[in-house]
Amino acid sequence: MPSEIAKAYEPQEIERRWAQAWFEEKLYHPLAEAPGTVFSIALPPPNVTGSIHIGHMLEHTQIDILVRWRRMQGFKTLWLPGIDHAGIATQVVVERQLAKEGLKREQIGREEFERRVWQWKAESGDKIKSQMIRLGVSCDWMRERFTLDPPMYRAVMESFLRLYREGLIYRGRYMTNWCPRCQTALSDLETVHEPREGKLWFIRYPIKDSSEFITVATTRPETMLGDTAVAVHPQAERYAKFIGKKAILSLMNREIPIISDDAVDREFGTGAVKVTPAHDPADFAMGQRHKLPEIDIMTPDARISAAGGPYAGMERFAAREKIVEDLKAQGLLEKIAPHQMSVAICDRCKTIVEPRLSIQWFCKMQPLAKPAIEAVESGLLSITPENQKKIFLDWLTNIRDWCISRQLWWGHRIPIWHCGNCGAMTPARDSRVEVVNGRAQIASVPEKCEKCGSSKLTQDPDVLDTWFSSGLWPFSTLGWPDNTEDLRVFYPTSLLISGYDILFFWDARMVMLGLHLTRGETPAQRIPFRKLYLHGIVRDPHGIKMSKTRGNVVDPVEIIEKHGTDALRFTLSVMAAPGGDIALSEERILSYRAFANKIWNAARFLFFNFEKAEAAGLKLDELAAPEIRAKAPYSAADSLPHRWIFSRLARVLEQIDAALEEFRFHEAAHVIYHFFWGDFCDWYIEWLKPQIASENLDEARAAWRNLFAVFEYALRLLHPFMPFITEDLWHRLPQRSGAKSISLEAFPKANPQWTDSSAEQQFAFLQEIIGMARNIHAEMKLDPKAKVAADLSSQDPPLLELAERNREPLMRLARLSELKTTRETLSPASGPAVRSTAQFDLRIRSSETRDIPGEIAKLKKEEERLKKDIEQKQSRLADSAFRERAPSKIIEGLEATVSERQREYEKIVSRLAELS
RNA sequence: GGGCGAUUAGCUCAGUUGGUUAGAGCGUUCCCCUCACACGGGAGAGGUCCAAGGUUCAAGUCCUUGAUCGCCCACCA
Repeated sequence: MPSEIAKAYEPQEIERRWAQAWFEEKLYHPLAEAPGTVFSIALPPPNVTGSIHIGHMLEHTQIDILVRWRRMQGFKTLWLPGIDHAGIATQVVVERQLAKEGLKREQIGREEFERRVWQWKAESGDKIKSQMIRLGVSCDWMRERFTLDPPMYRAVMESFLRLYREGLIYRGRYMTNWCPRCQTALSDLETVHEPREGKLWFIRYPIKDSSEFITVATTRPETMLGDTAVAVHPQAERYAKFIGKKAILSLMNREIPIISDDAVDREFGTGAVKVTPAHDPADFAMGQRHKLPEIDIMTPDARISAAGGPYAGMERFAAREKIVEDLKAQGLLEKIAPHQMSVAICDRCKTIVEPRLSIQWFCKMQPLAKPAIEAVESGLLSITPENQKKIFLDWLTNIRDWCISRQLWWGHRIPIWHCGNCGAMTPARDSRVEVVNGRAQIASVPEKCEKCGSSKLTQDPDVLDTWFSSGLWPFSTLGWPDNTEDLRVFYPTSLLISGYDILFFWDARMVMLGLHLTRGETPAQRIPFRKLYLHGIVRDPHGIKMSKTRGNVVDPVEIIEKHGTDALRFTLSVMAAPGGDIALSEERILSYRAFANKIWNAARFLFFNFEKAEAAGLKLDELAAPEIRAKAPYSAADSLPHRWIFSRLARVLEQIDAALEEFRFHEAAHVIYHFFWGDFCDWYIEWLKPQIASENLDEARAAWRNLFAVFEYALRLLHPFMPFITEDLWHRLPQRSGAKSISLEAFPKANPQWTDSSAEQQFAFLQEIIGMARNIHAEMKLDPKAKVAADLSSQDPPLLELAERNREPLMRLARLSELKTTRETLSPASGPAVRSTAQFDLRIRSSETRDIPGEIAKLKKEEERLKKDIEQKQSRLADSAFRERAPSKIIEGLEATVSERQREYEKIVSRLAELS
């Protein structure tokens, strides 16, 4: 028993030690063949880019709470961790490093580049892992995965090949978002729109063989170089005469047709539009309809290509300026208007994205989305918060094909070979993967072209979108496509917790791919997770989004070093209301650090005094025995406080289970906080102080047994939220000796017999008396050290008896030197030293001088309030409609309240009369 | 252009299915270094629940409209 326990809780050393121990002891490695109901969850793999941030901390905390809770409840619990290779994000990071050396990836070649990324991955991955360990996450490190590891690589190959064979993956020349800096195609999701102050240039296109011209408006004049038509609306009268004629693209000395198309908006700009099929999605579609040529005037790095004639080689925005200048010189620039527009930028590097025509790989989404929609609509997959369900369904309903190819070097390479002879495509024979130089690659390389038999085959250079492999995560991590035992046991996973910001990127794709690819017979067996909980975002103290540019980012590791993981975890939990973001402030963290300290000191108090009690001859060896534990609460001479605390505990347990069941972390955390601090520390311990030191060993034993029992229950309750401090203290308990971890103990379950509403009522009454006495003390500014005599009067004999039975704690906690209980009305019934409820009056006998006007003012205010309240309620009760329609329970309750209020009111009136 | 959410104490936020005196943390006021804890104890103050209508016996909670703020989606050049 450690009496040398520190006065203040210092989390750093303790947390570090336990984090390491949990990791090394491999405590959280469930065996597939073990008995028990499964609770499994896949960690949203952090990107190998960078380090753990506060958002991860929130996510990991919430997952860990549920995982520890379920594990303690007896579930066979798996939390599978891992890291994502984060294709484009990681490549950007390594390219930046290269840039510092003055190098470009093309200069060092694909192989060397990949080597560098792997090197970087090793360092960064280790850092992330060690940070996660420090957070105390109870995941199964023995099952850790990385998306580029051989089994994962194989799963990706298998998925691709299957979807390809099924015709769901196709290749073609389409307009896609292109990042000129990353030099790769992007999916729609990877481009974000940013409002910008732009310009609208009004440009005249002379009509051939005429002095007239047609004016179009454009936000991107440089694309003129690729114009192949001018379009007007079929019903636009003012332009009708031009349809079928030629316009002259003076910059390029080209004649282009004037066409009509429904897609033209008559209201916008001039009602006429230039058509650039190679550089605008809408124009591309129009070009297809009218069989217009597609002139690509831009290079992959967004310079004007040879097709741009005199402007070739110029950077896109420089070309824009030059073109505007030239048009102006030619008198073709009609005007420039300011224009609010939204610019598409690359999510990763913030470069302005160009719509670009290129050959890419796509995945057909509608056939995959349909089962996903059904799963959500049928409730097979539940989504919390509820309102995200509609967003999810809307997106799936309007889904478009997904561009899955990336012109990157970091990722899963597309297992397709192109024939140098006939151009046909040949897929890998199967998904087998081999390891070369420590890196996975496809093993079954085709030897000859499927179509012409030529052996001049080259592998497609593209890699897959990162999210393609992430989309397989819940099953690829469990060994899919093999029918492994892990897969059979732990799939489908029970739950996914992710941020709503990746709902489409990731969550939706897992649902679609899981339903389509895994082998279960029913959707219920194929769905990758049965529940989806979307957490909020951690913001700064004023609710503003954290960002590096604003400089309001907080580093969880720093906070942890300063205040402890438990404090931060608890803060994040207690603030995490479903659907809401979190405004995180240091003050708030401090208050829960104080909570940790409170727990620590409660333990300190117990340990210290227990040592003393033992010295006085108390023996409590039997505390460790489970059958003793099951008997709590242990009776004593007057068992009211014990009955009360166990009744409270039962209620709290019920509330916590209900709250966690529905992801109401804040509610669960609140309940625990107030139980521990309010009920346990402020009342229960205080109440029992004399008994634990009692010379009557029977009395002391009962007190100690209950005290330790409740404390141990509290630690187990708290453990999912504050794993470190609870683990540490638990090992110091006299009940425990050799057990490995509190996290492997059972989560407390309420015994139905604990619920005792009469104990709760009685205790509440005593608390009320004590509160009143303290109030009088404070109001009258009595010497805090002085005890005073008091009278308690009531017409209710059981109340007086209750007070008599609890005379000792009542007097001690209310700081009374004497307590007289009486059925007689107190006289005088007024004065600052009297407080009343409908049931009783409490008077402190004091010789202090009285502030009569002050008292009157206070009483008047109270009188006013009660009067208004009573009137309001009476008129309610007088309303026949109310009496007819309201449930009788409400009416009776209201009547009881009114009569109670009236009694209080009468007392106040008579006291006022007495005073004046 | 669609859609979603928010507006409750000085600040940041809770408030389950409408029901009797609307809560928390921090901050704030007063008293106390009482032998677990000043990261503490005790006692207070502080709110016409954004506005206007409506439904209901009953509205912070449901409906409508408006205001302000925020977010997501969308190929109006």
